[in-house]
Amino acid sequence: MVIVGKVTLFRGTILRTPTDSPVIFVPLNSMSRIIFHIDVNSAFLSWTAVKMMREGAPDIRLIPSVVSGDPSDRRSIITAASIPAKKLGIKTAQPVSMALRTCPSLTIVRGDWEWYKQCSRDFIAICRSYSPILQQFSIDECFIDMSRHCDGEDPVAIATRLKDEIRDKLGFTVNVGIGSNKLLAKMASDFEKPDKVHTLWEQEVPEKMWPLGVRDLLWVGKKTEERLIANGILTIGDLAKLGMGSLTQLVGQKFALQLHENANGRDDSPLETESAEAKSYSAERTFSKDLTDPKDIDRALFHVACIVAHRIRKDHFRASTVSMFIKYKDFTVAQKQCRLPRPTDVTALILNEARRMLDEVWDGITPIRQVGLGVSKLTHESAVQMSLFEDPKLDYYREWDRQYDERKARSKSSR
DNA sequence: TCTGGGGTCCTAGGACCC
DNA sequence: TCTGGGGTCCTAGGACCC
Repeated sequence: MVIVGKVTLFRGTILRTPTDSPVIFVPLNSMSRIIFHIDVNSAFLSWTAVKMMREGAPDIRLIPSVVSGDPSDRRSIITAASIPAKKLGIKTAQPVSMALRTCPSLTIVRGDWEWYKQCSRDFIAICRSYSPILQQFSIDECFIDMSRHCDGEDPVAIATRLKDEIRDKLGFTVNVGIGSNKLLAKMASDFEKPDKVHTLWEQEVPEKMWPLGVRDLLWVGKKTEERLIANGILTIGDLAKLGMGSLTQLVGQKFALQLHENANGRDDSPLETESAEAKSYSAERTFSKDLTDPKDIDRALFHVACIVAHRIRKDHFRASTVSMFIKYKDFTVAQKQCRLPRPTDVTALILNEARRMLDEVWDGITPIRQVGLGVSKLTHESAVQMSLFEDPKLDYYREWDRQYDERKARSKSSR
């Protein structure tokens, strides 16, 4: 992965993440690296299909189908779409209601997070058996460094064996992209799908990557694409040949350097084999219709505060910063954050700050579409600092949290 | 047609200290 | 009396990823 702001042009340096967890620096000679990027095809849809077929259902991958949140909620969006659905123009992140207009007979299935995590573990385990130098990039993607694991064999043959093994043992398909760095491997896995192996070596960049539109380059999103196109930069090749001066004017120095390197197929970032600790936690809720009643908003804020606080307690964190936001029906966001005098994991203390900030940020009239709450500046400090100004109800709050966590644990184990 | 949920990182401006 | 520059912390807002 190429992390903006961590462009690693210092070969041979051991990098440390801001949390100071070690990052393994892999290549001895980065020119000879062989990196695979393995990407599950329509992951949530494929995984759901595998589960349904075990229960005797037909294969939903072969028909127009999608995975979404609650399908009865008109605000649900599509999390994953089958290839036949994509051919009809249905896209990930599209509202379900919109997809249904395109295809009234669309099959909609509900996601199952626990099952997805199981599928992910199984898929990662097979990848790891090909190389222990593995970076999990998301629930359905990983990189492996095959530089020392090819033994003179053609990487394409090995990648083909890997993808076939996953398909035959687990029942779902993957794409494998092969390149001399993570960027190229990731770009390659995005070529024709499903169940394919592609290479993108540095010497293939002009032929295979430069003709693609700028948006196909990793880290070029909608806004950057608009800006580039407005300046006549249409393809990755255009971007590669653009001088740093002009590019800096368009996107700023740091990002310009990143884009320039990447468009030329260069990326020295190492595989990060240890998963970094979380830096923030958040939860948000979108209402099925926009709300104006303060009681409803407060109930939602309470709900997300419980979720976030529970999760940091589970991971033994305390947070020093609380943030909250509200989103209006035109999608504009008002947000507020504040620093706590001491790090905490107590739901009530987090909620109280959020409530105070809600009062500052919301006029009490404008309808609200969504509320969210987050915490950051996390520590594992467990020493409780006593303060003269400690909330006298703290013991009560902690007991409330303890019971909440216990209920959560019980409901999880009984599932 | 009407847009979820959960993350990461960057930038810019203001406050404050030395 | 009037002025500097660097460093750090904080907040708000924006862009990107899956």
